[in-house]
Amino acid sequence: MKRTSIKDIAKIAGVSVATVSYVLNKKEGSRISDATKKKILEIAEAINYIPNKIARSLKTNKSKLIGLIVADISNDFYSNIARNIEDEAMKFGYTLLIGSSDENPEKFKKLTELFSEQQVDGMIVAPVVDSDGAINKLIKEEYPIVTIDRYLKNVNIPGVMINNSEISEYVCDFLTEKKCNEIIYVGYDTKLPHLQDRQEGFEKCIATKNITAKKLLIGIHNITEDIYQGLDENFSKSKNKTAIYFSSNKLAVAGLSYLNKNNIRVPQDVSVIAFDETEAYKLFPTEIDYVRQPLMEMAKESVKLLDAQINNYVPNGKKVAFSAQLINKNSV
Amino acid sequence: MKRTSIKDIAKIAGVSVATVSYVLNKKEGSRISDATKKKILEIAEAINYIPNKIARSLKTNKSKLIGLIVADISNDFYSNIARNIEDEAMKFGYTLLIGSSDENPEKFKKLTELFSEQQVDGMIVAPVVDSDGAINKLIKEEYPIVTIDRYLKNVNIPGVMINNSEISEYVCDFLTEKKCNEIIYVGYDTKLPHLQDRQEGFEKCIATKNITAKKLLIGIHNITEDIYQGLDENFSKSKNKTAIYFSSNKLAVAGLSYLNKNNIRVPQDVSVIAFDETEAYKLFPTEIDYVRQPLMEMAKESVKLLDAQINNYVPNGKKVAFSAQLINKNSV
DNA sequence: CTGAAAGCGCTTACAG
DNA sequence: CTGAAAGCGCTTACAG
Repeated sequence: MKRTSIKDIAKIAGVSVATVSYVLNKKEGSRISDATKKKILEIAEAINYIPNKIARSLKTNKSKLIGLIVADISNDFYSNIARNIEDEAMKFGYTLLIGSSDENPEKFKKLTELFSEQQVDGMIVAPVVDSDGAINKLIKEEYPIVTIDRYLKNVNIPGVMINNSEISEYVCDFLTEKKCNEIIYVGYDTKLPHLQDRQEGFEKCIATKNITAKKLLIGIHNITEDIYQGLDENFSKSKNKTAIYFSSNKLAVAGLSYLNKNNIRVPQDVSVIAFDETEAYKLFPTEIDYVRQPLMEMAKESVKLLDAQINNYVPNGKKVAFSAQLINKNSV
Repeated sequence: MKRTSIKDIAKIAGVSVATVSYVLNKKEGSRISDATKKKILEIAEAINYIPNKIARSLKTNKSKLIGLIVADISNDFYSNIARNIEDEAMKFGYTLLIGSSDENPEKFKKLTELFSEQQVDGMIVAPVVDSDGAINKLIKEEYPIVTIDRYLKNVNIPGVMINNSEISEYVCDFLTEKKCNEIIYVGYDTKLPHLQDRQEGFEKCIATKNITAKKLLIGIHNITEDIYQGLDENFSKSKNKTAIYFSSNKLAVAGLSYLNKNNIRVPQDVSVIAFDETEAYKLFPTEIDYVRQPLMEMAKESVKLLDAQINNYVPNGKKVAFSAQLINKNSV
């Protein structure tokens, strides 16, 4: 695998590498005669020249690489985000490095270091619990970085997110308006701020209503088992108008499969609202109401914010909050 | 964002950059005194030195980057592959670049060029129809490349795949043994060899049996609409023992949602076997029988093959075919 | 045990 | 209109 270089072209064309570089980069600043221009282009084509971006990066200090760190790229939610970021990044001329943190701060840190060593121009990250250290280190270096989906308390960097608390409150309000007299919030037992916000929105709503509210907070591992057990203990068909609000797609999938297994009908026996859009909902007997995050817009904004930081770093970037939307189907 | 370099360390330590390079790379060949070693390491730590892999790459001609080209990273199947490849690649010290081709040969080619310019050490690709040109170009350059999931006819490069024809034949046999007297094969109208193999296996089985067989071949776009229409035309409840064999996860999801919408019960009204594992199946009222591909093993093997090519390129690599497995649940 | 030096493939002021 | 030269941050024979 020997690659041809600018030097080869220069030699064949009988010009300097500088000249080759200029025409290959289409710099209009320095006028090169059309004749040499044409000759160089032809030779480049003929010998199948492929520019070495790494050499270019070394000189220009721009790799045109950006790193994306998600919790798990195989999670529907993140793979959709990744796809939208990929498309948008391409438009800006960036190529995407992807890594999964598995909610593990050590792994998260490793990934930031790895990407940093690979000289990515910036990173889009979904920070995990206890990743403040890794993030702050990047900030100290003035490394362009934007958060997506999640955010960190006490850390001021640009990011995109949704109105987690508000949409949860809205969902809860909606359910009470539909005369549900018991609502079970299914969430994670976690310190992730955006998830706490979802819970907080729910609690805010509940505080003003006179209905039964339960919270089922489960660990981030063993989701399925925990949900099965939790619903076994907390849900009974006898109750009249119960609703379950699943605060993530993974929770919803696990919970809905529980309902399936136990022949609990939606919405006859229980109402359901889920979070995030996933193909899986299509296979449930009832079309599920869910909270839709505007992933494409979020992805676009995140790349835009990052590109802005790369071109002109400013500390203490602001967050952009998008409005999630409750999509009404037949599960309430 | 000013980064510290080996030169900074050398200056502070009062040694040459060569010495710094040696201790940082832990080369045991050239003995450096423990004293200077210690000093250098401490300084590196103190000034928060981050090695510039791009500079290293330029010199060593190894970027420790590998590119992964899938049809669409937001597709469950590919995001699972990506995740497994990511984990395995990390073990080998590679970082992953990811791109989606959208079944578009132009985009596929663009991606190979982009990755090539970024100096990836090799690529793992799921080739699309008419990507022979792009692939052959890489082969001519002796670029390490391995295919995954899919393969190309008349192109000899290493790759991992499954026994598509055999497993399809097996699925069909299984259905006839279960006394299904009509089988509808739902597949793509495509030239992708691995999908043609699936169809061929089905046909091979059918040829030996005395049952009704239908093929529903749909375009790669508008999957849902095409399947809805196709099943409307080809499936009727009156038939006694009909089975539908969906040859991909996307087809299965679309088809199962059709069954849901039309209150067609599985397995009472129709038997179903799907391809690939996806979370979505969990939400269907009946547990679906599906063909499981050993993704983790395949991902591992693909990285192993690629790494072997990177370290010692050999033309005409061989394919590794894994055995897919029919997972029996309750849908037949 | 350590250093001077060449060079990887580019870009870019500067000079002519 | 074009070229010589420096330099990006490393690695690595080679010499001492």
